[in-house]
Amino acid sequence: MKLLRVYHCLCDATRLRLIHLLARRPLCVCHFEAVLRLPQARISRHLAYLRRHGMVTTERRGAWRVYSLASPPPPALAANLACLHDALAEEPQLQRDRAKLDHLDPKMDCASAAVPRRKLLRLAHRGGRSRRK
Amino acid sequence: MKLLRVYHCLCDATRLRLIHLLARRPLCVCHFEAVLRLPQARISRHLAYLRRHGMVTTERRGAWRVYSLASPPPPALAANLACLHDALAEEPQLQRDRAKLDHLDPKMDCASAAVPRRKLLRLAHRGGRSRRK
DNA sequence: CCCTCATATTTGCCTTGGCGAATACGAATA
DNA sequence: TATTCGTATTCGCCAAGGCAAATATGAGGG
Repeated sequence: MKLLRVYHCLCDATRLRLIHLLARRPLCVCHFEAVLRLPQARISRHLAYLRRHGMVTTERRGAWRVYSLASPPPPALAANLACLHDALAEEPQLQRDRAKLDHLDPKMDCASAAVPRRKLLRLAHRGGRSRRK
Repeated sequence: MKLLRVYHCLCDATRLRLIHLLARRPLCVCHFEAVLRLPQARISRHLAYLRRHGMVTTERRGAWRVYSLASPPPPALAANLACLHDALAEEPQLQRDRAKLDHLDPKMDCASAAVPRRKLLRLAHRGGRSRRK
């Protein structure tokens, strides 16, 4: 049952947050790091999981790797995302993620033609508040 | 995140089938056995899991134990069931389960006031075809 | 070429949860 | 009360998958 794959992908907090963000626009790992404030290895691992299970695709853009929801998205995933719009919208954690994403420095748009330079990327990390103790 | 619990409950084939059937009406273990043709221990174990996670409730009725979707159902579950109606309807496995449930001997309705007797219950097992090799 | 940056993967460890087989238990019957 | 039926739980085993820490890789800049 393909549904099961989708549920497996959705049933981890990190992956749910990743997918939720990807539903807005394609992103690269540094975006996720900036928004989720999680260790890079963890983000990569879960993105790999999602890729293995056909939920997302990836594309090189210079040194960066841009992730997008698979197209066409697995129907079961599309259904979930569309239908769960309300439920997702209500999760405080996801709300915060969304807000943070929207306030990322606009220069830091690795989906655009202009591949950002290292120094621009730093903006993202200075943009948030300093590391939590 | 409460969503995660729901996804954990949905991401196993047996549990998905159980929930899918419960969405139609309350049922007891012997119903599930008749419809799903799975070992009783497995069914009980997964129902216990669903109970632990607040998706279903149970009530004694004589020797039987009738399971229902929790009321009120966890909002995230309700949203999933409502929204996934189409996706669920398309799963062949679930379609078959549904058909089988609808063709169970009507005397075998342990949600009704008349608690069925053992001999009536046997009907259910004769109703299906014989065990697969 | 060497270095650095962004990202991926490997390693070792631990928890969750899947399974069947066997067993326990409570209610109803005999 | 002894048995049977419906159901629940326990046991031992095993695979998936979570994590952090360390390391590998591949692209660009100097």
